[in-house]
This record gives sequence, C-alpha cells and structure tokens, in this order.
Amino acid sequence: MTKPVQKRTLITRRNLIAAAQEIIAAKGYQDMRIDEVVQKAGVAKGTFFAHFPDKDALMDLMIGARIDAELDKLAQQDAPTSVGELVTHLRPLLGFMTQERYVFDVILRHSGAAAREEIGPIAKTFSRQISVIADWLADGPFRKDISPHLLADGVQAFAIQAMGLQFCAIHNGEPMITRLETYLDAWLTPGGAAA
Amino acid sequence: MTKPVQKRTLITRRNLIAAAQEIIAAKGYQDMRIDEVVQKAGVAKGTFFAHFPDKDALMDLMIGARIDAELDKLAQQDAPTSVGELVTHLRPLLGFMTQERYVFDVILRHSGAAAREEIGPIAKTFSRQISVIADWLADGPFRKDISPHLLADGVQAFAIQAMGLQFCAIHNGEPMITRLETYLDAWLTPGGAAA
DNA sequence: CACTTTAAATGACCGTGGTCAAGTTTTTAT
DNA sequence: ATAAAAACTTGACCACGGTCATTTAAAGTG
Repeated sequence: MTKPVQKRTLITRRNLIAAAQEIIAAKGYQDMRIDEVVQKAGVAKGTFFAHFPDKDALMDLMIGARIDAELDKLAQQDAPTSVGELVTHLRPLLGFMTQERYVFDVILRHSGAAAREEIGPIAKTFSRQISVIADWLADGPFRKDISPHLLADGVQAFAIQAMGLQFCAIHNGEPMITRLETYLDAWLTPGGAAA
Repeated sequence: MTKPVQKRTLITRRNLIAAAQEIIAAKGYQDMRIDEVVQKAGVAKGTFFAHFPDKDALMDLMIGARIDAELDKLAQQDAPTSVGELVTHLRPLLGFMTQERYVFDVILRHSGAAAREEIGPIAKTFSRQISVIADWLADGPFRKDISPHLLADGVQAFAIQAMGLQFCAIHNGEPMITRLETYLDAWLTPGGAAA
C-alpha cells in the first residue's frame, strides 16, 4: 500500500483497479461488488484487502481520480468574471458529484479526510478545489474584505449545501444550479455589488 | 409504520426503541447491532424489519429525537446579539452532532431527506433549525440585504463545513467553534459591521 | 361461538464486506 | 546454490444487515 516492493504487487493492484473501472463503467458505482472485482481481476478475495483497507478506500481512489480529472478541466478555464460564470464553470464537477446518491455520500464521508491519518484522494481534491477557486476569486469582482481562501471555503460549503438539497424531496422545485447561484451571490457580492 | 392498528404492534415498537436506546446509551451509536436490539426486545429479527425499513431508519429516529431535544433548548434561548453569542448557542447541538463520526455521517445522509418520499426525523430537525435560526437573525445586528431564511441556510452550510473539518486530519489546529465563528462573521456581518 | 380474513411475528436463509491462519512466491543473506 | 526471511496470495470462514415463506395471533362476520 505505502511502498510496493514487488512487481507482482503492482500488477495485481493495477488489475484490481482496471476491473473496478470496467464494472463501474458498466453498472455504476453503487452496484460494484468486491466479489465481482476480484473475479474479474483473477485474484482471491483476500488479496483485495491486502491492497485496500476496505471497499471505501477503492471508492475513494476511483471517485477521487474522476474529480481530479474534472479539476484539471476547471483549472484550465479562465477566471470567472461573475457569479453566474463561476457557477457555470463548476457545473460539470457538481454534476459528477451528484450523478448518484451513493457517490455523493462517499464524497461527503471522505471530504474531511475521514478521521484517518493519511489524507485520501477525495480529501486531496477538496484542498485542490479550494486552491483553484481561491485563485479565481482573488482577481474577480468579488468582495475583498476577507481572504480568497476563506471565500473559497464558503463556495465549497454552499456547493455542498446545494448538492445535498438536490436529493431532497421538498426542495426540488428549484434546480441545484439556481440555488447555488443565489447562495453565491449573497456570499461573494454582499450588498448586491462587488465591494 | 403509518397507522398501527393493534396494541401489540405499538408495544413491540416501543420495546424495540427502548432496547435500542439502552444499547446506544451503553455502547454508542456506532456499535448498535440489530441482533442485540431484537434480542433485548425479545422479538425475532424479522420483526424489526416489519417495523423499520432498515437500520438507518431507526438511527434516523433516535438521532432525530436527540437533535429535536437540543432544538427545544435552543428555541428557549434569547436571540443572540452577536456572532459569538450565536455560535455559543449552537455549541451543544454541534457537540452532539460531532460526538461520533458515525453519527455525523448518518446526519449528513439524512439531512436532505435522503431522496425518499417521506421526510425523515433528521430532515425535519434541519427544517426546524432553519426556522429557529432565521427567527433569531431577523432581529439581530446582522446583514439585512438578504432574507433571514437565506441567512439561516448559510449558517447551516457553514456549520456543516466546520463540523466536517473537525474530523479532518489537517485542519485540527483550529477548533471547530473558532472556525465557525470566522465563517459566520464573514457571512452575517460582511464588511466587518452590521449592514 | 365457529369461521374467515387480515395483521403481525418468526427464524432459517441469503448477500456482501471483511478476517486470518496457512500456503506460495520473491528477495536477501551466507 | 541453499537456507532463512520477508512479501504476497489464498479461500474457508465470520459478522451483520436484510428477505420471505410460513406460522401464529387478532379482528371482523354470520
């Protein structure tokens, strides 16, 4: 896990991940089964747990990788010049995160490093997300009385709030994106205009 | 579940809940087992699932009840006249929510009504929380350019963010309460003073 | 009261995540 | 080359949430 010494180990690990990817592509995250992964990878069940502490750790890896890919795209965009543009930029990322209730739950569970020592893949993407957004906000027409980092923290908090309500039975009149825009208007440009 | 007709049903249900409460009091939420609950309640396992759709539903009930009790206390407090006071008022509630990682996860999973038709106990407390906080904020020295309801939504979002980071390995230098105060200062009194 | 219908309880059974003592392969030491 | 040590793999096994055909008890009916 930390420092594989044998070539064999790397191959096994790669096979496990490849098998998981195929299964997820075919049936979604929710329906991935460890039994199916090990069967497809051609190893015994115990081997899986020699490579990953638990199922969640693999999910962390898989979902983290996809979020990272979204962040790659995000980071290449120009800094948004309005809240509307910011929300538009975030849309694909939030779309991925809310594609399955299960995925959103995994993300929530791992976003805060999950009380573990080592910071997992998803938690890393959350830090990165803060960096990307903070960079954007630093130069845009947004409030300047607090640090870009704090601003970005808030964007993340509101994004999670908006995504969470997405799955809620009551609040589904308003689409997630619209709700997020309302939040971010109030957060990033209090008083109605850039301060 | 919706309309129990027999006395027997009510008794069984009460026994199940009482058993669960005892076990939770003794070992915490995380370590509650259905097998132990039904054994203590003196019924078969299948009976449990005739009363609750799944384990999570019972957890929803138990945790929701405790949150509701906290909200009862909250609602009796005077409206806070500063962000610091607001945070102090919220402290016991947030303390309960973060007492166990497992509890926090259950709460997150159910806060948005969990994509079910009926709104569960925890989701109800979240609505109530918004009401209580909105009432407080309406009259206090906080920004007035957006509705108290929207303000309260934000308080909730930041509270969740602060609690989530509580469990994070990196961010544990700053205590949850301090972090929340920083967030809420920026959210409720942008520009440094009440607008 | 006897009979039927409906509601509730039962427990053997299953699916799936996770464990671990024993076996196999690879590396290191002599 | 050979033995000892370390790394890796194995699969039977366990824990625990959840299911369902069957049995038992309660409520309705004449």
